[in-house]
Amino acid sequence: MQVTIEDQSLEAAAGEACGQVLARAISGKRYKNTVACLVDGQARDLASPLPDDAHEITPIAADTPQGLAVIRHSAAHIMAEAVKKLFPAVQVTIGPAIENGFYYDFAYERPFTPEDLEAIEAEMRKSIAANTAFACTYVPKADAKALFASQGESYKLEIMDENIVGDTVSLYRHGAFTDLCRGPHVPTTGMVRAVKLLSVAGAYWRGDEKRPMLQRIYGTAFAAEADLKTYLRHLEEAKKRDHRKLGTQLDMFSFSEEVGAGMCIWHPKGELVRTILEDFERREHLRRGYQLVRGPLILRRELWERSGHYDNYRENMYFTEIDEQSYGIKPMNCLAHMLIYKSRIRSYRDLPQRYFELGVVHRHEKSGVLHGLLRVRQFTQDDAHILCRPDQLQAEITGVVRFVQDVLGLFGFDFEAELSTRPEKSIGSDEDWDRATKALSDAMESIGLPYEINEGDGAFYGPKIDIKLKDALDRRWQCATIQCDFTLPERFDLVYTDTDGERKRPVMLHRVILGAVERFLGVLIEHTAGALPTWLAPVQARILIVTDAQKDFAEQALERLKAAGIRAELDDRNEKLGFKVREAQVEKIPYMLVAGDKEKELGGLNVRLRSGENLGVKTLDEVELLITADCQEPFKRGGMRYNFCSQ
RNA sequence: GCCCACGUAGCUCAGUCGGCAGAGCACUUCCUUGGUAAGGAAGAGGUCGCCGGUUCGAAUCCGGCCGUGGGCUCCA
Repeated sequence: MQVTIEDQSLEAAAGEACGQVLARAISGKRYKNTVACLVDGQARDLASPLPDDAHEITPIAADTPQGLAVIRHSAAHIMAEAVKKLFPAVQVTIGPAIENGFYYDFAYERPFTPEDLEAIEAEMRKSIAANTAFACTYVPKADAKALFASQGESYKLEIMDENIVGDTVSLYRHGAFTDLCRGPHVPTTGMVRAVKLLSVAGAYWRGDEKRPMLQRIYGTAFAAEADLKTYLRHLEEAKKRDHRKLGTQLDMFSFSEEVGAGMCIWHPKGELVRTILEDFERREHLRRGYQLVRGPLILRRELWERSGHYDNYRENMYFTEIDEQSYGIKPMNCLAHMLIYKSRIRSYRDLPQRYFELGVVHRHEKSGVLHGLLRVRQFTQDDAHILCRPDQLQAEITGVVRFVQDVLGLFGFDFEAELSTRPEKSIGSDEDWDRATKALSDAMESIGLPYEINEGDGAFYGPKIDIKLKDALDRRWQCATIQCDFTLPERFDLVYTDTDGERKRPVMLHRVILGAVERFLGVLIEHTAGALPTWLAPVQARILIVTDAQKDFAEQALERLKAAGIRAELDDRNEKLGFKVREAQVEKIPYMLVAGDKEKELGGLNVRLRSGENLGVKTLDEVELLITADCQEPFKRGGMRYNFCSQ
């Protein structure tokens, strides 16, 4: 038979090992770096027999994402082997490759300690040094069950009963360890050239908190030791960018046990940054045809019952009582906005109504999920509710998507967009869902925004688009979201009078752009490593005098910059210039303006950027122009503008 | 909420076997007026997260609580 390997056609026999065939087509060097292969798109072991209907074989190299996944999955098996050897009483469960490594979940009578991890890692190295082969066998499911039953591996039995259809299963054995596994694996354990165990954590069996808690060991593996080193260094770098560390260092915010978990205290610098950002948002929303509104922090319980929040979201809400009336602290801003709409009769001519509120909400998040600014219990949403006619929906969504793209572009963020479609349990007609879902996808396509589809992951009340930003450790955090809602207009009986005099139901969108101001700033701090863009920097410029002799001159220069709306300071302390530069640098101040005798004589300032670059002496006019232009520079898209004034 | 680890000066962190609470930075004062990432000296600063227990004696051992961190289906 003939098979194709990277555009060359060659003779091969059915049943021959795939690897053997591959080895004839590619160089020995490349073959040594091959961990598995694709046969007509299906991943297989190099040792697997070539099927008689095969057409094409593609090698999977160790240093490709697919190859790394194979290496890591194999590393998980090697780890399980080591754990079983050291702790024979453990039961193995599942152990997949994940984005940056792998894990394996074990059921054991006690948690593993850091010392255990060292011992396990040492055992793994022995297994890797032994370079034993991974052997795959297909056996009847009944035989496999008998095997795992004899080993007391009840979780494996459960997997076979509940997850595997078909009568044959594949087993992978290396050394003394056999695991139920789909494969593929590297040919021999020695192919896992760099491995490191990272942490141990509890994890529920199948992620279900009602099921037993297992011990999960996380690790990572690479095709080469150098790649592992690079990755570990990257983790260290990311830790330095952690917004919790930088928030303290830059004196922006803090958390206090006395205040309570998940509630942030904003210090002057951080609050100034928030204010600038929020000021930008208000102006930008007004410019885009939104109206600013505001609702109370607590609203009567009956209203939450009517909206459905009391039934669906009560667990996450706080309640209080006033004059024997029960009140709920708002976890969302929509209710007051509904009432604003209802406060008068609306005509088709009034639509769309776009209500914007920087709304403070409280949500009772589980204590274990709180995480710096990225997950808190009190936060401010840049929230808006749009009520429009069905024929306006498409244009409204497009406007929001463009808004999101403009604002995220302003910060240069990497993000992922996901479209979530109708779940099984949902309300609304098929027609509503189809129209809204299409409006969402059309909007993204018309703007050229790539997105993934999460089938059936929408809210029960409508489809949605979620935008996720990445933090320093490559974790994703939801920021912007656009959600269609078929329930609230219904529950609050919102109507408008159409051209024909009939009362009709408006369509509703919930949407946020930044999401939560707190979370957004957390991600932004990590994204910029604390060096906020000049327009957001709490202190934009600091004048540093060399000696007291320039003090008067520097004070005049400071007044001049402040009058131009620049947030400037003067460092006239009795310290050496190097010391002042270092402090300004640590505080990530964009412009360090040095005033010495030379500058005083010329009537200018020596400009040093936080990048370390020195622009030389500039006149005060030039300095002012430089900084104001720098503030404006990112605002290119969509006619946006920076015009915060601190004077 | 659950599993594990952690909580010592404003910050970063030492503190051995249960025996008087430590360092660097920051802060205050003094000296120093120095040209692009830390000049020198002295001083002040503590309910060792909170509550209880064991002990002659607890930062240290035990229990509870509070808080912080990592994690809790990326499915053989």
